[in-house]
Amino acid sequence: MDNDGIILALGALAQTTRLDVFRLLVRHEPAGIAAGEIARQLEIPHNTLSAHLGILARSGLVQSQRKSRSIIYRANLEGFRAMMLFLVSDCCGGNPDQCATLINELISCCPAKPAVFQY
Amino acid sequence: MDNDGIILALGALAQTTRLDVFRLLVRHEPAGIAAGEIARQLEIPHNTLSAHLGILARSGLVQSQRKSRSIIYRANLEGFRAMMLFLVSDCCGGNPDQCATLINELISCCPAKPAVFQY
DNA sequence: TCCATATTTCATATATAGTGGAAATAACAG
DNA sequence: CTGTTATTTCCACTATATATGAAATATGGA
Repeated sequence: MDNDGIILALGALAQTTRLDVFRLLVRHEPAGIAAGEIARQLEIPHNTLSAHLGILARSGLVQSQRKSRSIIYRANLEGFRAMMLFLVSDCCGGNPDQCATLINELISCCPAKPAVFQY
Repeated sequence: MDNDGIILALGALAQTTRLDVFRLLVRHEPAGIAAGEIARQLEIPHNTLSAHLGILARSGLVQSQRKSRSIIYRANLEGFRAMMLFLVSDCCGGNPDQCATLINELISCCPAKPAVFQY
């Protein structure tokens, strides 16, 4: 992910409605949800939601696919991970110790164990 | 970190100048840099930078302390980690496997090893 | 084809963000 | 107190973001 990409991704999530939409999409992985169903659940007008979904899609954090009359939106978790990696590498670049602290905290908070625990 | 906090933090970093400032501050941990020195290095007018530093400070991602005539700015890495934890917990909430994938990628990218490797 | 459903695009209004000149504030030295 | 340096605040301007009614587009069924 390049510099413009990270700005787009951060900006996409830096808005309450869009952050809510993204969280909803993450919870509905991998099935996804139709745009209209998102609008219903979050009580947002269709056209307003459409604009927000466009911003999320352009940022690479969500993907869409038409299915009959509906358009199914899904979180792009690979894009999300790319954003996180970019942010952490910024942090690590100057502060390797801080990076270790962060990863330890993430391991503590995460319900699933990373591969390193499986040895 | 609450919901408003994460929006503030994401919004603070979702702007090229501020992201540059934050990266510069991370690289200068733990000494910090004076506001004027940041302006000089990034070639930003003082008043413009001041506005951006205010936004970063209000978001909790940077801290400042006056030292004689200068004001020294420092990255608040604890705030940064809080933001990252919030984002990852959103991801993990719906997808424990994705969380494990992300942490493994972070471990690979990070120059320093987390505590789990020290056993 | 005609209609209903699902979503987006267009047009427009309002709000918030970004920028930088000029003035104000803070610290300190003479 | 005066002058110098460092930073912020004030103000005005421009640009971008957000929101939504109305119209347009796309799909599929009768």
